[in-house]
Amino acid sequence: MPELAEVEHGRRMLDRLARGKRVVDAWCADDDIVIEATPSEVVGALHGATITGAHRWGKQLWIAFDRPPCVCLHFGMTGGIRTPGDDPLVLESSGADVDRAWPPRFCKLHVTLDDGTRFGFVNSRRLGRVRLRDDPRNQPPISKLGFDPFLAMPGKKEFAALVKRRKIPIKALLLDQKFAAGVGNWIADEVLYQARVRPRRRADRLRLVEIEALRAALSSVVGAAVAVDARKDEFPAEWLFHRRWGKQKDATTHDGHAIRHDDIGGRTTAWVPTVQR
DNA sequence: CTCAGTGTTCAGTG
DNA sequence: TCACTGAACACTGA
Repeated sequence: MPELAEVEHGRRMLDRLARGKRVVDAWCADDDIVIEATPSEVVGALHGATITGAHRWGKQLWIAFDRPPCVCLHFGMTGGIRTPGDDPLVLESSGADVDRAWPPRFCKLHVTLDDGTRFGFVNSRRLGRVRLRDDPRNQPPISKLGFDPFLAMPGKKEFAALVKRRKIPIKALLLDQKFAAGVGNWIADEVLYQARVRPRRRADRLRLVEIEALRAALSSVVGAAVAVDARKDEFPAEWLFHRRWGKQKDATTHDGHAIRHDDIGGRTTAWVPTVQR
């Protein structure tokens, strides 16, 4: 469930449990989810290194040590950081039984720290990635990303300029990681709904008030989701988020407006024609 | 059995 | 360069 807020939650967990500690044991799956490096190189980067912090830009998360390289993680469509006995928030299993086995299913990376703390990176559908980078911020893929709406929201003028120069549907622009890093399908739909903007509107044809509404909604949606550590049941009850799934014919918003599902920019878009103009 | 999916990337077309 | 499409990746849950 990895969009910006879920990845930020993973970052905070990692930073809290690992900063200042030394890696005494590391294991990496022999799996091509690890690209541009071998599992033994990943283990080598981890073993014996002291973690100085966990960082994030968009959906990219990386662990920095007292020596290079950093271990960079991307969750793909599924996955996240797990600890033994945790409540798997950022997790694939949605069955009745919470899976507390350790190491967890689909564990791709497992680390033990010098105080006995353990954590794992899980990724069931294997669309995630593990990479090694000496300077993650200034190397691809992170260097190619746009602004992070939680860490570095542009000012009104700059935001408007970024929107005005693109001719694609605003929904597609919100999903473009070179525009706003960390926005995924549900954040994009929620922002458009709250800003009352129709998802197919061309970015360059939006009025200034609409662009400013989008900027405000992007900021507040991301901020609110991060503030509750991406726990969906704590998102405000009036959010479209709670009602967008399943493509139920006759699905409605909290106040009774019909929700429609269209394919825009190759992704399913949930939107509300009577609200979004 | 089929298919959509909270993501990314690349090839190909215009 | 830009815009857009489709495919590929891999696997779960509905």
